[in-house]
Amino acid sequence: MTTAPQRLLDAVIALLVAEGYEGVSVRKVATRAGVSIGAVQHHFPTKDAMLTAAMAEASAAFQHRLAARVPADATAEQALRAVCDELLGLGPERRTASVLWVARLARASVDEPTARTHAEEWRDIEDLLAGLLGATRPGRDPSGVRDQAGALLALLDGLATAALVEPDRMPSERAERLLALTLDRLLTEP
Amino acid sequence: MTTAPQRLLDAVIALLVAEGYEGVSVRKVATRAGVSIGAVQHHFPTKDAMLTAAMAEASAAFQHRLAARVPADATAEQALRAVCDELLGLGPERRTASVLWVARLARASVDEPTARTHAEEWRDIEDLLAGLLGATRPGRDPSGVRDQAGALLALLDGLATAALVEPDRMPSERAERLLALTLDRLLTEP
Amino acid sequence: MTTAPQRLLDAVIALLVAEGYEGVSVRKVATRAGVSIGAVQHHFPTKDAMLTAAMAEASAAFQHRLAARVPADATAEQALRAVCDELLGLGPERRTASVLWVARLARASVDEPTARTHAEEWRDIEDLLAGLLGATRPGRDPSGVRDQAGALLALLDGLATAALVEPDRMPSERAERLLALTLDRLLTEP
Amino acid sequence: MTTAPQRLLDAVIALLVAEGYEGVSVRKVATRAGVSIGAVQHHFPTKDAMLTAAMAEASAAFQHRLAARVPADATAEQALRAVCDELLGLGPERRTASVLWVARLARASVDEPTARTHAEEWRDIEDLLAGLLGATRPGRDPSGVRDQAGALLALLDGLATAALVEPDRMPSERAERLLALTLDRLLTEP
DNA sequence: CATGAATGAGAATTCATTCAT
DNA sequence: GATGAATGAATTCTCATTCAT
Repeated sequence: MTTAPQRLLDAVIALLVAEGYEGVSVRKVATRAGVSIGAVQHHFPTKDAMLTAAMAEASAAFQHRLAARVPADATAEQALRAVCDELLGLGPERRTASVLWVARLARASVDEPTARTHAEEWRDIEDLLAGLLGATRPGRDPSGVRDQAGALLALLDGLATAALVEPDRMPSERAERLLALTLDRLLTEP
Repeated sequence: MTTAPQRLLDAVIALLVAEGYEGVSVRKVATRAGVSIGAVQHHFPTKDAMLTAAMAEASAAFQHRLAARVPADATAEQALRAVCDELLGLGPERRTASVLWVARLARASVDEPTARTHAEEWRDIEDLLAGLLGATRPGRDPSGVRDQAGALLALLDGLATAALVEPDRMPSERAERLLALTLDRLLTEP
Repeated sequence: MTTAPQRLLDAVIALLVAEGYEGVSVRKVATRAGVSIGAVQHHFPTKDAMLTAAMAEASAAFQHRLAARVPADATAEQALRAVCDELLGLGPERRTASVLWVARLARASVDEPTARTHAEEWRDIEDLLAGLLGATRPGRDPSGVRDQAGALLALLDGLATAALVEPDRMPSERAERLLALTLDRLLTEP
Repeated sequence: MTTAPQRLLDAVIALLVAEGYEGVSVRKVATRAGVSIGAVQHHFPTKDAMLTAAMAEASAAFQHRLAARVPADATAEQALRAVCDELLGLGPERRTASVLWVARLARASVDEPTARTHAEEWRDIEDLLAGLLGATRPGRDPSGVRDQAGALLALLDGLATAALVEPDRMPSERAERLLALTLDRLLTEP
């Protein structure tokens, strides 16, 4: 049996993905979750708390999926390619994460607390990429690796947004190919 | 002398940048522009018309700035570097464009018409980049150039968002350096 | 034709007198005045502004009635007796003023701004009483007159509240008699 | 050890004094007392019962303090002066009683049951004052004593409210002096 | 005895829009 | 062209109360 707050968070995320940040209202969440308005606010006293909890939940799920892509028995290259694939956010089941990410981005550009949360997470992700990149070619210049990680993450973010909102210009296959070209270069250059 | 609608559009854009999409209301626009609430709706019968006009305004200004970066007497490389610099959106005066762009991105991910407008613009920009890239090294494989343009635009978008909402991880200097590294490679590779 | 805001203020005061401070809601005011909720808030953007305006209006009316009791051709004693009579607040038509006064008193004990407004008004009233008392017996010790005014106002306040909420213990006639006894003493003592 | 309901009543009274009648809610009481919202309603099934109990508590404490001011071995004058001092409600520890009294007064002016409770108590107090006044000068005209008691109580009420909400116009010392002037007159007049 | 989930009504406020002037 | 009054729906939030555990 799914616990009540979980049902609410699912409803919030579904609304967020369907209608964006401004499409979320306590009323709609209650309706979609099949509970009273009061019930929603019993679990999340303010709308902000509700949104924050939903974002945190989605974020945790994302981190979890990311971690699952770096199994102990994988080579650094395998892990790097898997992580990048996850970050591309392609496919309908990962569309949710992409939409939420873009929504948070927009909010972060206007709301400091959101920006902080977002920044923490992305710093971790750049660290992850840098670690994996360094592991593929041990002994490389650490600052060069850091630069590569920063540029790679920027590329991934750009490809992900393009694939999300411009499927014509950036269909999945193209996004994957452009990513692969970059990864191949990074993994083979002198 | 600014015409009345222009003062209104400025107010809309200022609000959009300061508080995001959901922070814009007819009321606030009227207050900020120093006119009556009825006056706003005289010029823009609906809120949507107002937002659309403001977005179109900002978009036209952006296109204009971009075009100004490709003067007739510039070399392809000069023009390419200038256009990329503009697209990075660094500096306080270009922050407005970046915030608006991210806001439109978020909206585009849940609103088809917005997605179309956005897609059109970005297709043009990729075309512009591809044209400039091709002009720097004539005779190169057109599909390779197209790939380079797609990846370059993705990198620029990723660097721009990072610089906008993560100034700690991605300060202006780092964004510029990562961009320069990529451009140098593109302009010198065999 | 009564102007719209006036009708609203009348409704607020009627509600205040009928149900006390906590009985006033924007909804009830709108219903009683026969307008929409939005109309109320068009004239008074916040509930507080509405209550403040209503109190100010009642207060102005009270001051006006008080001033009318001190005509130019009256002797000091006549004016003093008339003012005291007004302050007693007896009679159904003055009950409104008494109820509002007590309501404001309660609020003043818990809300600083209200306390300030109240204090200003009561200081003026003590000044008025002191002036009239001094005029009845010129040449008296000013500080003695000031004491008499302070005690007289306290007595009036006490008699007014008792007459308002304890009609059995303090019927109008008794309140008037106790006041008269005090006034006679003040006006005849050595 | 304070019993649970006592902790609740203390919380109610504290809230009543801090924010007035409309500032009291079951929620806030529960929070302030550090118990669950259900626990409050376990002891007091309705909000009204809770407020009534709190008022009764405060009233009983007040009566008790008053009684303690009339010890068996005191002269009538000593007792009278002590009772009047208590009724003035000066000092921070008696401020609570004053605020509650004014709050009840306001409610009594629009709520019959409250008015009855209040009237009973004040009748008792006037009786007490009349008894003590009569005892100071035995053989005096009982109706004159009754008038003096009524006027004295009105004066005390007026001074108490003024001292409570107008500390500038009616500082403690002035209230005490005005009271003393009246008592001296009552105790020495022919 | 006590908790906490859930409800439904009501609170103030903001909103976009219509309309008469 | 422009104003401001008015509306009605929607917003978030707080409230007292009921009920199952």
